[in-house]
Amino acid sequence: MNYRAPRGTYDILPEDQAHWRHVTETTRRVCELFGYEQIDVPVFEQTGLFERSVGESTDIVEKEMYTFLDRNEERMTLRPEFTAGICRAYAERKLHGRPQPLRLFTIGPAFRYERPQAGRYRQFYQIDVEVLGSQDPAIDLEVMQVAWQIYEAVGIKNLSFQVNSTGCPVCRPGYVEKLRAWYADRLDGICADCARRYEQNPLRLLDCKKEACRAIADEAPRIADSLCDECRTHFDRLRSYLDDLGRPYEVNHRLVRGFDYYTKTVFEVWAEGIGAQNAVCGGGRYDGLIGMVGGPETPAIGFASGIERIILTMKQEGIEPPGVPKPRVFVAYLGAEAKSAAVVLAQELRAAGVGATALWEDRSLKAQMRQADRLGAAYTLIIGEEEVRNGVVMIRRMADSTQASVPRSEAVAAVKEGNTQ
RNA sequence: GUGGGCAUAGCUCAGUUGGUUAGAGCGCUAGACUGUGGCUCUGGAGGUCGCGGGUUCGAAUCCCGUUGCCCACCCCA
Repeated sequence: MNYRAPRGTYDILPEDQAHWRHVTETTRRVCELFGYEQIDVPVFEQTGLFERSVGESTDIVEKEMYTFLDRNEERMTLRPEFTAGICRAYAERKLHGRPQPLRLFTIGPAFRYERPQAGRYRQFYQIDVEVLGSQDPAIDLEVMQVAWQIYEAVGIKNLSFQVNSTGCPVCRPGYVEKLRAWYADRLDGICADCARRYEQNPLRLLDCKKEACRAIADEAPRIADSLCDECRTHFDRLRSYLDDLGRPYEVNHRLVRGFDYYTKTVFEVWAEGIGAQNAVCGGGRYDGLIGMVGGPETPAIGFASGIERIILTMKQEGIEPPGVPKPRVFVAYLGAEAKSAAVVLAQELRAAGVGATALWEDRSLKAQMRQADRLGAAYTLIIGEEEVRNGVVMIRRMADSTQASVPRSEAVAAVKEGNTQ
């Protein structure tokens, strides 16, 4: 084999498409049900956009971006996430001039240079939902509802909703200091990774997976107790809306997120049984980001959800997606003259909106029938020398193996309407 | 970047203490009164045993190296 798909990439083969379609079509339907409009932004952007938005010191920017110089020597990066591009579009296309808040969604690939693992790829697909131009906690709730409803409509059951507030520039620095001070006395009890987090990203201390570290993190001061009045009120309102909605969720004091731009609300959705990468969805509020990338100061919130992980969860739960359409008719022929007639017949079927295919390989009728069967065709139309001579076609209904000879001129209508007897 | 596991037909896997033309099931393909699918039967195609060295009369099997895949850490969807 000379070429192989790059590490961390994969092909979505025909037999995988039913799952993909089910997820993407369900997403569109639910988003539109909530009044969200689709937007598509470039797969690559100027590198600086991601450096500024995601955060210079994050792992993504430091070591996971696909960055290259284009032929004009400009630094470009394949998008590692969607929010930055959407905010850039919002500012650049003056979308703040439209009725606010602006509700948007998009679906597509993103890229991160990481070691592949279950549920993690270098090119991966996300559903992304964003609302720009509102700071009301009811919008936070709405965005979470969109996520919830997508999973529900897909058919997934066993998910857990995790919510927290990560504060804002007013209150978070104070909390981080408090956290560091608290950890300062406990540095010998934490793992090497946590020692590094203590220096570089103290909030991450809270979600270490190691038992010993978790025990310490459980006792650590909670951000909820350090929120400023505005953040506290916001979080309280959101929780009360969530309670009113009656959907189960969990306030997770250790929930922090990897991008620098998050403020106030953060949330994740976890699935069980799909491996270590169990976050099916992650998102939160980013009230400072749009201003940061050159737009007017605009509050916003959104989430991204990994399609591969959604599909893993579907399979885990045994959810069968609706099948993809199959050709309704298979045209079988015998002999050169009949082949010419079959070519025309197949085209007439398609022109009438009836899916039609054929082998076109001059194989035995038996081989053609076998193809028809495997392709799942409802009908096989058979044209041989005899049918050509008599101006008829044989219509065979595959399900019950009944067949009848029908005048050529009536064949298309008969198959279309299902009157073949 | 770190750690562990696995590499034999398209797929799932056998392959005995190193021994002759490397097997099975499924799939593909052809045929079984020459124009009929799903079942059955028979035949056929398809493998440099991941790759490169080494040991040996002889290596899929033993040794070394290397690459790839999978899983986990880190981080994240």
